[in-house]
Amino acid sequence: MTVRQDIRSSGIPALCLSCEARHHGVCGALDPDHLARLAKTSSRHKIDPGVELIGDAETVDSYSNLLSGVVKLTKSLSDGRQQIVGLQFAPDFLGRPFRVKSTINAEAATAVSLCSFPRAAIERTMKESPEFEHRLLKQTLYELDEAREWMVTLGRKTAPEKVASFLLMIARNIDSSLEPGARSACFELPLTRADISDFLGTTNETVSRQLTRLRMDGVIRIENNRHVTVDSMSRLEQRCGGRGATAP
Amino acid sequence: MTVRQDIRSSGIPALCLSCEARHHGVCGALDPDHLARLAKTSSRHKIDPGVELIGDAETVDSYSNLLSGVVKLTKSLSDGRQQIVGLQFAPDFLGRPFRVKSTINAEAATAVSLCSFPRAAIERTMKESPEFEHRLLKQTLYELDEAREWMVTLGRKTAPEKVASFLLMIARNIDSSLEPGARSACFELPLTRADISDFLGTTNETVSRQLTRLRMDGVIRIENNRHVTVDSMSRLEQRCGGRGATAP
DNA sequence: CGACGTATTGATTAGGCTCAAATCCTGTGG
DNA sequence: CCACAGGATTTGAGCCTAATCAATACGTCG
Repeated sequence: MTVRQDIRSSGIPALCLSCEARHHGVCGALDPDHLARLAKTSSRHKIDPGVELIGDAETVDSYSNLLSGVVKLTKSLSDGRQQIVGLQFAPDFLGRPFRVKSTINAEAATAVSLCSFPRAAIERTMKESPEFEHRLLKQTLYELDEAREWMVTLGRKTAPEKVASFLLMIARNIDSSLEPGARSACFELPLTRADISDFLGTTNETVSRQLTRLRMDGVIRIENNRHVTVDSMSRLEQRCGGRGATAP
Repeated sequence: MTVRQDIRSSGIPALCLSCEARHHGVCGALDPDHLARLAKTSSRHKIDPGVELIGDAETVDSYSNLLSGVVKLTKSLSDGRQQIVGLQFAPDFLGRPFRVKSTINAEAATAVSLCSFPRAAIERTMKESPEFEHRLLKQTLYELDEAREWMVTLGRKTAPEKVASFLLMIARNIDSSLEPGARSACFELPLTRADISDFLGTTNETVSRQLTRLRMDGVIRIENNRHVTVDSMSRLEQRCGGRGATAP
């Protein structure tokens, strides 16, 4: 004799059972029926670093859940200047609803795995499940908060502050064992120095110089170019140019 | 004997009948019932330039439709450095759903009129009307696009390009008679030079210098500090550091 | 008319960019 | 296992843009 709980979970597609997107991503909004129908249309992919996922001005015909890895969203000017306008981590939802053509580039920054759906399937799910759209709204609002936070960094912070802010942001997103009050962190940088400079609106040379400065000052350690250890998070935070309320 | 159309429109609150928010704003998503209930809780306000609407870290207890004027959204660092992270024009919806405390300041840049609702009324409407939430999602996605566009300006454009981009953005938002292909435009700047510099991540001196440069070069005319005429939109666009797809 | 806030213009300085060279990692093939 | 090639990173030197500091002009409002 089956308990109700068993009936429910037995309706969940096998692929989705252990998928993080079902717990913290948009799929968590779906009931077993919708989930099953969506899962039928899904396909999983592994993507190498540097591969372009969506090109600027290309038509968007699929959406994806990011299951692992880091995706960078970029915009560029006609003379080649480039700006990273967002980073996405698992289990973010990738793709811009309600727009036929993309206005940004999406590229795998690290090795990436995706769970992709055809455009039509996602649009149908959005229509039928208000809860799904609700989750999308939440993620979008969160991305807007992040973008605005980053505008402060781009517009008003100095080079040392920019690099410190970047490290802090990465630490909080990558080092999953990191609790709010953690005193130290340790992670692999998902971006090259050049990428970081495109994120911060500077040059790779400046990024490099600021990293060595942080190293010399004993705030961080770096091994093999990519592996970063932050011994004292609070000292790193001090170098971010403190967020503050209005005039004290 | 009344036609169905009459019944429907007679159900629309008098205040809302001529309100632009009902046509292009979020209220357009509501049926007469919801609109009527929401309208009962609404109140209209006139706000003077410079008045703070929402303070950073204050609790949010109301949402509003912006009926006229311009609102600037700002973030600041503890030492006073400030960045404008967004501008809102009528008929935008003001307020950050799903978050008790605001993370930004909202301030009237010009004289502003609002139609405000208590927090609870908006949240109830969101729950009951998926279409309403759908509109919010669309506005949020649009704001995210704008924020990312601006990140390119902040991170990668030169001072002359920044000022030109700003003027172009304002022209497109303020000069309502402006069609996509219009050759000239004319408008009142909603921001002071200092505000503009907070938007562009520069200084008021630099903004001033770039404006006089554009004036000298015959791209714009300025009267009384605030009134701007753009004679040739295309020449202004040329100075924005062209948006481009990926490498041609 | 006078006063205050806003804007313009000028002179100087400094932070970060550019160009250039040396060094370090990674992966490959002998 | 080691040498080598290629790219990424670090480090250095000089320059340029835009910030800073300072003074003057403009515009608005009482």
